[in-house]
Amino acid sequence: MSSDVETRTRILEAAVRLLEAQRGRSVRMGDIARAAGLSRQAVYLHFASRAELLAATTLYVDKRLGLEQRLAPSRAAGSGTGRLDAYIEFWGNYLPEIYGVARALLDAQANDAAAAAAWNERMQAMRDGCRAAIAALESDGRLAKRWSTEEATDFLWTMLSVRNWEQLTQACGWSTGQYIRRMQAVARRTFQE
Amino acid sequence: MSSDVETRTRILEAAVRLLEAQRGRSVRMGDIARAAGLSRQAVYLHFASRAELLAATTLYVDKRLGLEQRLAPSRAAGSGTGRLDAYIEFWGNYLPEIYGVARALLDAQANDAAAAAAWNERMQAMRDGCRAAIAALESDGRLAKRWSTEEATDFLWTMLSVRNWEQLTQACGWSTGQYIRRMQAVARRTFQE
DNA sequence: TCCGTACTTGACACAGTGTCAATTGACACA
DNA sequence: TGTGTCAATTGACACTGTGTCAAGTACGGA
Repeated sequence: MSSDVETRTRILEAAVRLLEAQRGRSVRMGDIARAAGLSRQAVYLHFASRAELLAATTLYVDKRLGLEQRLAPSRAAGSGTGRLDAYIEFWGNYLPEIYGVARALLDAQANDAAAAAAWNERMQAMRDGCRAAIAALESDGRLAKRWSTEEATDFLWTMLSVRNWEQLTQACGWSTGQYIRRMQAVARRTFQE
Repeated sequence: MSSDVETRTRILEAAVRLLEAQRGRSVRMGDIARAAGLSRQAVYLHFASRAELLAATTLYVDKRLGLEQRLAPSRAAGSGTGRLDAYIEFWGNYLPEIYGVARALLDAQANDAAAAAAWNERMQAMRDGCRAAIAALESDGRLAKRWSTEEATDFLWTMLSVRNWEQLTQACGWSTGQYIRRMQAVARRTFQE
């Protein structure tokens, strides 16, 4: 019975390994099965579909990397500005570690409605983090008047999207540090007054 | 012999019509063929692959919508700030008109390397527009010192991506006018000194 | 009348996902 | 010793959509 859980974990480990190695591209169900030392059909005994496996993999990665602890500094920040900075720093450091898995789920969206739904759910959670940072700035009275909370959240959320991170770090060659510092600078200049 | 060209155009028209109607989603080669009053195989007589058809469709749309004329105001702007504003205004008004086609090419990227290449080419052209606006700002001596031309181009280009436009207008509900005004405001505040 | 061109029809290969049925091997319980 | 159950295996198959191939048709021009 616990072998049930162990096998599931084995599949998730294999999925993470392959997805990170291939940056999320062209990893098939059969590849993951083979890497986990199972038949392809056995994977379907644990996950109903590729979308479900990918979604479970993102959750597994979040747990393994300690998402909650990593969010602590941002949540604990004393000021709105500090919270915004800490959130961007967290995000800029976190993204490279989940990129392969995120990329796979992102690619699956085009064909697979379930994958799109799973991705949206994750991004809504990330949006909540953005909103919290903006709300902290506002309660300090430092959110620039031109922005409402929702609109500022919209913009910050969009600016911090995985696609944008990908474009800046992969296509434009920004380092993690450059990404973080520049995003922090733009966010401060954009939202803060 | 000119029927050759006419048929090609007929296919492109059908592709545009379907892609705009369905916002780029689930439009197959057979659908386009049927809409053009042809067999699926006839389409392959004019376009070697789906990626090639989609790429040709984007060029066709650019021509039909008068891309060059639309870019004129930005190119003619007297100041760097004016050029930046005009470019963002052009882009914000242009995107809704090409969204369906762009979306299809975007989705095709996941599976199709040729589609990815075609998309990248289009985006590099758009990047040149961003660079020109930044360069104009710089030659006015008004590009904020923290930014180099390339890095400012990177960021403006990313900020104006189709995905970002999609997220802000579709997911967040921003109107075209809101998109343009806010992007202009952020761009000015971010790059200008 | 013959030729070339544009197009049609229908069949097929190929990937990858997801489904189904029959079977095996291990372990537990009685 | 037999029975039930559970995880997993093997192999076959349906489905979708792209792209290929071959044979045939319809039409217009020299």
